[in-house]
Amino acid sequence: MKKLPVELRQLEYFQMAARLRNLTRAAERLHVSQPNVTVAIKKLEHALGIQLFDRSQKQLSLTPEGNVFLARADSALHTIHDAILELDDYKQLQKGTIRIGIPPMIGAYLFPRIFSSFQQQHPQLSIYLYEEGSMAIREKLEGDDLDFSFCRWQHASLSLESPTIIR
Amino acid sequence: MKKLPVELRQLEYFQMAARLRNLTRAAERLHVSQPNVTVAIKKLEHALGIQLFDRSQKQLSLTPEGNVFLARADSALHTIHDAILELDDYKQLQKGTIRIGIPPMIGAYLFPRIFSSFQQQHPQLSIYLYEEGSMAIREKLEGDDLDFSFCRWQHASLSLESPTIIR
DNA sequence: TACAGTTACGTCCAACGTAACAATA
DNA sequence: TATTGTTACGTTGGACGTAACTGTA
Repeated sequence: MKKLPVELRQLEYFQMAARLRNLTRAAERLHVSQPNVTVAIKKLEHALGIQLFDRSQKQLSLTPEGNVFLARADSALHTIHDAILELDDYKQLQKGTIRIGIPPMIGAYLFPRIFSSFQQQHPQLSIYLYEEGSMAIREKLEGDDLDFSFCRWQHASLSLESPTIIR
Repeated sequence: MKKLPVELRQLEYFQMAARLRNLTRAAERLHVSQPNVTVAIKKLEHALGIQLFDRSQKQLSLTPEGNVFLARADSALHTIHDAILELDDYKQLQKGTIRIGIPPMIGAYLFPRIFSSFQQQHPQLSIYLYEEGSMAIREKLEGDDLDFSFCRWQHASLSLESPTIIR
Protein backbone atom coordinates (compact mmCIF):
# COMPACT_ATOMS: atom_id res chain seq x y z
CA MET A 1 0.00 0.00 0.00
CA LYS A 2 1.52 3.26 -1.18
CA LYS A 3 1.37 6.26 1.11
CA LEU A 4 -1.46 8.65 0.35
CA PRO A 5 -0.20 11.98 -1.04
CA VAL A 6 -3.40 13.70 0.04
CA GLU A 7 -4.48 15.48 3.22
CA LEU A 8 -8.00 15.68 4.61
CA ARG A 9 -7.70 19.45 4.95
CA GLN A 10 -6.95 19.71 1.24
CA LEU A 11 -10.08 17.71 0.50
CA GLU A 12 -12.18 19.96 2.71
CA TYR A 13 -10.81 23.11 1.09
CA PHE A 14 -11.32 21.67 -2.36
CA GLN A 15 -14.85 20.57 -1.54
CA MET A 16 -15.86 23.98 -0.26
CA ALA A 17 -14.19 25.80 -3.15
CA ALA A 18 -15.89 23.52 -5.64
CA ARG A 19 -19.28 24.04 -4.05
CA LEU A 20 -19.03 27.83 -3.87
CA ARG A 21 -16.98 28.24 -7.06
CA ASN A 22 -15.18 31.04 -5.24
CA LEU A 23 -11.95 30.77 -3.26
CA THR A 24 -12.52 33.93 -1.24
CA ARG A 25 -15.90 32.90 0.07
CA ALA A 26 -14.68 29.35 0.63
CA ALA A 27 -11.89 30.72 2.79
CA GLU A 28 -14.40 32.75 4.83
CA ARG A 29 -16.58 29.71 5.43
CA LEU A 30 -13.58 27.64 6.39
CA HIS A 31 -12.29 30.34 8.74
CA VAL A 32 -8.87 30.47 7.13
CA SER A 33 -7.12 33.13 5.10
CA GLN A 34 -7.72 33.07 1.39
CA PRO A 35 -4.15 32.36 0.23
CA ASN A 36 -4.21 29.12 2.20
CA VAL A 37 -7.03 27.86 0.04
CA THR A 38 -5.18 28.74 -3.14
CA VAL A 39 -2.05 27.02 -1.94
CA ALA A 40 -3.82 23.96 -0.54
CA ILE A 41 -5.68 23.35 -3.77
CA LYS A 42 -2.56 23.90 -5.84
CA LYS A 43 -0.76 21.36 -3.72
CA LEU A 44 -3.64 18.95 -4.10
CA GLU A 45 -3.58 19.38 -7.85
CA HIS A 46 0.16 18.83 -7.86
CA ALA A 47 -0.09 15.75 -5.65
CA LEU A 48 -2.74 14.25 -7.91
CA GLY A 49 -0.91 15.37 -11.04
CA ILE A 50 -4.12 16.77 -12.45
CA GLN A 51 -5.88 20.10 -12.80
CA LEU A 52 -9.05 20.29 -10.73
CA PHE A 53 -10.22 23.82 -11.54
CA ASP A 54 -10.59 25.76 -14.75
CA ARG A 55 -9.26 29.21 -13.87
CA SER A 56 -9.56 30.73 -17.32
CA GLN A 57 -12.90 32.37 -16.58
CA LYS A 58 -13.73 34.95 -13.95
CA GLN A 59 -15.97 32.42 -12.21
CA LEU A 60 -13.90 29.33 -11.66
CA SER A 61 -15.34 25.96 -12.49
CA LEU A 62 -14.41 22.32 -12.10
CA THR A 63 -12.66 20.45 -14.86
CA PRO A 64 -14.21 17.10 -15.77
CA GLU A 65 -11.52 15.40 -13.72
CA GLY A 66 -12.29 17.80 -10.90
CA ASN A 67 -15.88 16.65 -10.95
CA VAL A 68 -14.83 13.03 -10.79
CA PHE A 69 -12.56 13.73 -7.85
CA LEU A 70 -15.15 15.85 -6.05
CA ALA A 71 -17.54 12.93 -5.92
CA ARG A 72 -14.88 10.77 -4.32
CA ALA A 73 -13.81 13.48 -1.91
CA ASP A 74 -17.43 14.01 -0.86
CA SER A 75 -17.77 10.30 -0.24
CA ALA A 76 -14.61 10.03 1.84
CA LEU A 77 -15.38 13.09 3.96
CA HIS A 78 -18.91 11.90 4.46
CA THR A 79 -17.70 8.51 5.63
CA ILE A 80 -15.42 10.06 8.21
CA HIS A 81 -18.09 12.49 9.32
CA ASP A 82 -20.51 9.60 9.79
CA ALA A 83 -17.93 7.64 11.73
CA ILE A 84 -17.59 10.47 14.20
CA LEU A 85 -21.35 10.80 14.60
CA GLU A 86 -21.56 7.06 15.11
CA LEU A 87 -18.96 7.19 17.85
CA ASP A 88 -20.74 10.13 19.45
CA ASP A 89 -23.83 7.97 19.71
CA TYR A 90 -21.70 5.25 21.20
CA LYS A 91 -20.23 7.58 23.78
CA GLN A 92 -23.63 8.87 24.75
CA LEU A 93 -24.79 5.29 25.16
CA GLN A 94 -21.79 4.48 27.30
CA LYS A 95 -22.49 7.07 29.92
CA GLY A 96 -26.21 7.47 29.41
CA THR A 97 -29.40 6.17 30.77
CA ILE A 98 -31.71 3.82 28.95
CA ARG A 99 -35.39 4.33 29.60
CA ILE A 100 -37.38 1.18 29.02
CA GLY A 101 -41.10 0.73 29.06
CA ILE A 102 -42.42 -2.67 29.89
CA PRO A 103 -45.85 -4.06 30.83
CA PRO A 104 -45.98 -5.36 34.42
CA MET A 105 -46.87 -8.85 33.33
CA ILE A 106 -43.73 -9.31 31.24
CA GLY A 107 -41.59 -7.25 33.57
CA ALA A 108 -42.31 -9.32 36.61
CA TYR A 109 -41.43 -12.68 35.12
CA LEU A 110 -39.12 -12.20 32.17
CA PHE A 111 -37.10 -9.10 32.72
CA PRO A 112 -35.07 -9.67 35.91
CA ARG A 113 -32.72 -12.19 34.29
CA ILE A 114 -32.12 -10.01 31.23
CA PHE A 115 -31.64 -6.95 33.37
CA SER A 116 -28.98 -8.40 35.65
CA SER A 117 -26.92 -9.86 32.80
CA PHE A 118 -27.13 -6.56 30.92
CA GLN A 119 -25.98 -4.66 33.99
CA GLN A 120 -22.95 -6.94 34.26
CA GLN A 121 -21.97 -6.23 30.65
CA HIS A 122 -22.67 -2.49 30.85
CA PRO A 123 -22.10 -1.39 34.42
CA GLN A 124 -21.82 2.24 33.32
CA LEU A 125 -25.42 2.29 32.11
CA SER A 126 -28.36 3.27 34.23
CA ILE A 127 -31.66 1.68 33.39
CA TYR A 128 -34.93 3.30 34.29
CA LEU A 129 -37.75 0.87 34.12
CA TYR A 130 -41.30 2.07 33.57
CA GLU A 131 -43.73 -0.66 34.32
CA GLU A 132 -47.02 0.53 32.91
CA GLY A 133 -49.81 -0.49 30.59
CA SER A 134 -49.30 -0.58 26.83
CA MET A 135 -51.25 2.62 26.16
CA ALA A 136 -49.24 4.66 28.66
CA ILE A 137 -46.03 3.21 27.31
CA ARG A 138 -47.05 4.09 23.79
CA GLU A 139 -47.62 7.71 24.75
CA LYS A 140 -44.27 8.01 26.49
CA LEU A 141 -42.46 6.32 23.58
CA GLU A 142 -43.97 8.72 21.05
CA GLY A 143 -43.09 11.68 23.29
CA ASP A 144 -39.46 10.51 23.41
CA ASP A 145 -39.75 9.88 27.13
CA LEU A 146 -38.72 6.29 26.60
CA ASP A 147 -35.84 4.90 24.54
CA PHE A 148 -37.60 1.64 23.79
CA SER A 149 -40.22 -0.64 25.15
CA PHE A 150 -41.49 -4.17 25.11
CA CYS A 151 -45.10 -4.23 24.13
CA ARG A 152 -47.36 -4.98 21.25
CA TRP A 153 -50.29 -3.36 19.52
CA GLN A 154 -52.11 -3.61 16.27
CA HIS A 155 -51.48 -0.31 14.54
CA ALA A 156 -48.19 1.42 15.22
CA SER A 157 -48.28 5.16 14.60
CA LEU A 158 -46.17 6.65 11.82
CA SER A 159 -43.62 8.15 14.18
CA LEU A 160 -42.65 4.69 15.45
CA GLU A 161 -42.19 2.86 12.20
CA SER A 162 -38.49 2.07 12.32
CA PRO A 163 -37.76 -0.96 14.46
CA THR A 164 -34.45 -1.16 16.29
CA ILE A 165 -32.73 -4.33 17.36
CA ILE A 166 -30.19 -4.17 20.15
CA ARG A 167 -28.34 -7.30 21.09
CA MET B 1 -20.15 21.55 8.79
CA LYS B 2 -17.79 21.20 11.74
CA LYS B 3 -14.08 20.88 11.10
CA LEU B 4 -12.84 17.33 11.14
CA PRO B 5 -10.57 16.62 14.12
CA VAL B 6 -8.99 13.69 12.32
CA GLU B 7 -5.98 13.34 10.02
CA LEU B 8 -5.59 10.81 7.24
CA ARG B 9 -2.19 9.80 8.57
CA GLN B 10 -3.78 8.92 11.88
CA LEU B 11 -6.29 6.72 10.10
CA GLU B 12 -3.52 4.95 8.19
CA TYR B 13 -1.51 4.33 11.35
CA PHE B 14 -4.59 3.12 13.18
CA GLN B 15 -5.57 0.84 10.32
CA MET B 16 -2.15 -0.80 10.15
CA ALA B 17 -1.88 -1.16 13.92
CA ALA B 18 -5.34 -2.69 14.09
CA ARG B 19 -4.52 -5.18 11.34
CA LEU B 20 -1.21 -6.26 12.81
CA ARG B 21 -2.21 -5.90 16.47
CA ASN B 22 1.31 -4.68 17.08
CA LEU B 23 2.56 -1.09 17.07
CA THR B 24 6.21 -1.98 16.47
CA ARG B 25 5.53 -3.99 13.34
CA ALA B 26 3.00 -1.45 12.15
CA ALA B 27 5.66 1.24 12.43
CA GLU B 28 8.07 -0.88 10.39
CA ARG B 29 5.52 -1.40 7.65
CA LEU B 30 4.67 2.29 7.60
CA HIS B 31 8.35 3.27 7.49
CA VAL B 32 8.10 5.52 10.53
CA SER B 33 9.53 5.26 14.01
CA GLN B 34 7.48 3.38 16.54
CA PRO B 35 6.78 6.26 18.97
CA ASN B 36 5.05 8.15 16.17
CA VAL B 37 2.48 5.38 15.90
CA THR B 38 1.84 5.46 19.63
CA VAL B 39 1.43 9.21 19.63
CA ALA B 40 -0.68 9.34 16.46
CA ILE B 41 -3.12 6.76 17.78
CA LYS B 42 -3.30 8.44 21.18
CA LYS B 43 -4.11 11.71 19.47
CA LEU B 44 -6.73 9.99 17.38
CA GLU B 45 -8.30 8.47 20.48
CA HIS B 46 -8.25 11.83 22.17
CA ALA B 47 -9.75 13.59 19.16
CA LEU B 48 -12.55 11.02 18.96
CA GLY B 49 -12.96 10.98 22.73
CA ILE B 50 -12.96 7.22 22.72
CA GLN B 51 -10.57 4.35 23.38
CA LEU B 52 -9.75 2.38 20.24
CA PHE B 53 -7.36 -0.23 21.63
CA ASP B 54 -7.42 -2.46 24.64
CA ARG B 55 -3.87 -2.27 26.00
CA SER B 56 -4.43 -4.38 29.10
CA GLN B 57 -3.12 -7.55 27.50
CA LYS B 58 0.32 -8.21 26.07
CA GLN B 59 -1.20 -8.51 22.60
CA LEU B 60 -3.24 -5.41 22.01
CA SER B 61 -6.72 -5.73 20.59
CA LEU B 62 -9.46 -3.45 19.35
CA THR B 63 -12.24 -2.31 21.62
CA PRO B 64 -15.78 -2.75 20.24
CA GLU B 65 -15.78 0.96 19.38
CA GLY B 66 -12.39 0.48 17.75
CA ASN B 67 -13.88 -2.18 15.51
CA VAL B 68 -16.71 0.12 14.52
CA PHE B 69 -14.30 2.90 13.69
CA LEU B 70 -11.92 0.62 11.81
CA ALA B 71 -14.64 -0.30 9.35
CA ARG B 72 -15.28 3.38 8.64
CA ALA B 73 -11.60 4.21 8.39
CA ASP B 74 -11.10 1.36 5.94
CA SER B 75 -13.95 2.66 3.85
CA ALA B 76 -12.68 6.24 3.77
CA LEU B 77 -9.10 5.28 2.95
CA HIS B 78 -10.33 2.91 0.29
CA THR B 79 -12.42 5.64 -1.30
CA ILE B 80 -9.47 8.00 -1.50
CA HIS B 81 -7.20 5.27 -2.80
CA ASP B 82 -9.72 4.47 -5.51
CA ALA B 83 -10.05 8.14 -6.42
CA ILE B 84 -6.32 8.34 -7.04
CA LEU B 85 -6.35 5.20 -9.17
CA GLU B 86 -9.28 6.59 -11.11
CA LEU B 87 -7.42 9.83 -11.82
CA ASP B 88 -4.35 7.85 -12.84
CA ASP B 89 -6.46 6.16 -15.48
CA TYR B 90 -7.74 9.56 -16.52
CA LYS B 91 -4.25 10.97 -16.85
CA GLN B 92 -3.12 8.04 -18.93
CA LEU B 93 -6.11 8.61 -21.17
CA GLN B 94 -5.33 12.30 -21.48
CA LYS B 95 -1.87 11.89 -22.88
CA GLY B 96 -2.30 8.49 -24.43
CA THR B 97 -3.21 6.95 -27.67
CA ILE B 98 -6.41 5.14 -28.30
CA ARG B 99 -6.12 2.17 -30.58
CA ILE B 100 -9.37 1.38 -32.29
CA GLY B 101 -10.20 -1.59 -34.45
CA ILE B 102 -12.93 -1.12 -37.00
CA PRO B 103 -14.10 -3.14 -40.01
CA PRO B 104 -13.53 -1.28 -43.30
CA MET B 105 -17.20 -1.28 -44.14
CA ILE B 106 -18.19 0.64 -41.02
CA GLY B 107 -15.05 2.70 -40.94
CA ALA B 108 -15.51 4.10 -44.39
CA TYR B 109 -19.04 5.37 -43.93
CA LEU B 110 -19.74 5.89 -40.24
CA PHE B 111 -16.51 6.75 -38.53
CA PRO B 112 -15.25 10.01 -40.09
CA ARG B 113 -17.92 12.18 -38.48
CA ILE B 114 -17.43 10.63 -35.04
CA PHE B 115 -13.69 10.83 -35.39
CA SER B 116 -13.52 14.53 -36.22
CA SER B 117 -15.87 15.58 -33.42
CA PHE B 118 -13.94 13.44 -30.95
CA GLN B 119 -10.69 15.03 -32.03
CA GLN B 120 -12.14 18.46 -31.40
CA GLN B 121 -13.11 17.52 -27.86
CA HIS B 122 -9.87 15.68 -27.09
CA PRO B 123 -7.13 17.28 -29.16
CA GLN B 124 -4.47 15.78 -26.92
CA LEU B 125 -5.43 12.24 -27.87
CA SER B 126 -3.96 10.34 -30.75
CA ILE B 127 -6.15 7.83 -32.43
CA TYR B 128 -4.72 4.92 -34.30
CA LEU B 129 -7.26 3.32 -36.52
CA TYR B 130 -6.90 -0.28 -37.58
CA GLU B 131 -9.23 -1.06 -40.39
CA GLU B 132 -9.25 -4.82 -40.64
CA GLY B 133 -11.56 -7.79 -40.71
CA SER B 134 -13.38 -8.94 -37.59
CA MET B 135 -11.15 -11.94 -36.98
CA ALA B 136 -7.95 -9.93 -37.11
CA ILE B 137 -9.49 -7.30 -34.86
CA ARG B 138 -10.52 -9.94 -32.38
CA GLU B 139 -7.00 -11.28 -32.14
CA LYS B 140 -5.50 -7.84 -31.61
CA LEU B 141 -8.12 -6.96 -29.01
CA GLU B 142 -7.44 -10.13 -27.02
CA GLY B 143 -3.72 -9.50 -27.21
CA ASP B 144 -4.20 -5.98 -25.82
CA ASP B 145 -3.00 -4.48 -29.09
CA LEU B 146 -6.26 -2.57 -29.36
CA ASP B 147 -8.10 -0.53 -26.71
CA PHE B 148 -11.49 -1.16 -28.22
CA SER B 149 -13.18 -2.00 -31.47
CA PHE B 150 -16.41 -1.85 -33.36
CA CYS B 151 -17.38 -5.27 -34.53
CA ARG B 152 -19.68 -8.12 -33.78
CA TRP B 153 -19.47 -11.86 -33.43
CA GLN B 154 -21.43 -14.69 -31.98
CA HIS B 155 -19.32 -16.05 -29.16
CA ALA B 156 -17.06 -13.59 -27.34
CA SER B 157 -14.11 -15.22 -25.58
CA LEU B 158 -13.92 -15.13 -21.81
CA SER B 159 -11.19 -12.50 -21.73
CA LEU B 160 -13.49 -9.99 -23.40
CA GLU B 161 -16.57 -10.34 -21.29
CA SER B 162 -16.73 -6.91 -19.68
CA PRO B 163 -18.25 -4.34 -21.99
CA THR B 164 -17.19 -0.72 -21.68
CA ILE B 165 -19.20 2.28 -22.72
CA ILE B 166 -17.40 5.53 -23.45
CA ARG B 167 -19.41 8.56 -24.33
C1' DT C 1 16.70 -10.01 30.03
C1' DA C 2 14.04 -9.44 25.97
C1' DC C 3 10.24 -7.34 24.00
C1' DA C 4 6.40 -3.99 23.40
C1' DG C 5 4.73 0.46 24.42
C1' DT C 6 5.15 5.25 26.44
C1' DT C 7 7.30 9.68 27.57
C1' DA C 8 10.72 13.36 26.71
C1' DC C 9 13.03 16.31 23.77
C1' DG C 10 15.34 18.74 19.95
C1' DT C 11 14.87 19.44 14.83
C1' DC C 12 12.63 20.74 10.87
C1' DC C 13 8.97 21.14 7.59
C1' DA C 14 4.76 22.84 6.21
C1' DA C 15 0.38 25.33 7.26
C1' DC C 16 -0.76 29.56 8.78
C1' DG C 17 -1.76 34.93 8.41
C1' DT C 18 -0.14 39.41 6.60
C1' DA C 19 1.11 41.93 2.83
C1' DA C 20 2.27 42.97 -1.80
C1' DC C 21 1.21 41.86 -6.55
C1' DA C 22 -1.49 40.42 -10.99
C1' DA C 23 -5.41 40.04 -13.72
C1' DT C 24 -9.91 40.78 -15.18
C1' DA C 25 -14.56 43.10 -15.37
C1' DT D 1 -11.48 50.90 -9.29
C1' DA D 2 -13.45 46.74 -7.25
C1' DT D 3 -13.09 42.00 -7.00
C1' DT D 4 -10.71 37.69 -7.14
C1' DG D 5 -6.80 34.84 -7.31
C1' DT D 6 -1.49 34.33 -6.84
C1' DT D 7 3.15 34.98 -4.95
C1' DA D 8 6.33 36.20 -1.13
C1' DC D 9 7.72 35.85 3.49
C1' DG D 10 8.29 35.35 8.48
C1' DT D 11 6.24 32.69 12.40
C1' DT D 12 4.90 28.68 14.72
C1' DG D 13 2.59 24.32 15.72
C1' DG D 14 3.14 19.67 15.07
C1' DA D 15 5.18 15.41 12.94
C1' DC D 16 9.39 13.39 12.89
C1' DG D 17 13.52 10.40 14.83
C1' DT D 18 16.62 9.47 18.82
C1' DA D 19 16.95 8.24 23.33
C1' DA D 20 15.59 7.21 27.92
C1' DC D 21 12.02 5.03 30.68
C1' DT D 22 8.13 1.54 32.12
C1' DG D 23 6.04 -2.71 32.41
C1' DT D 24 5.40 -7.46 31.68
C1' DA D 25 6.63 -12.58 30.38
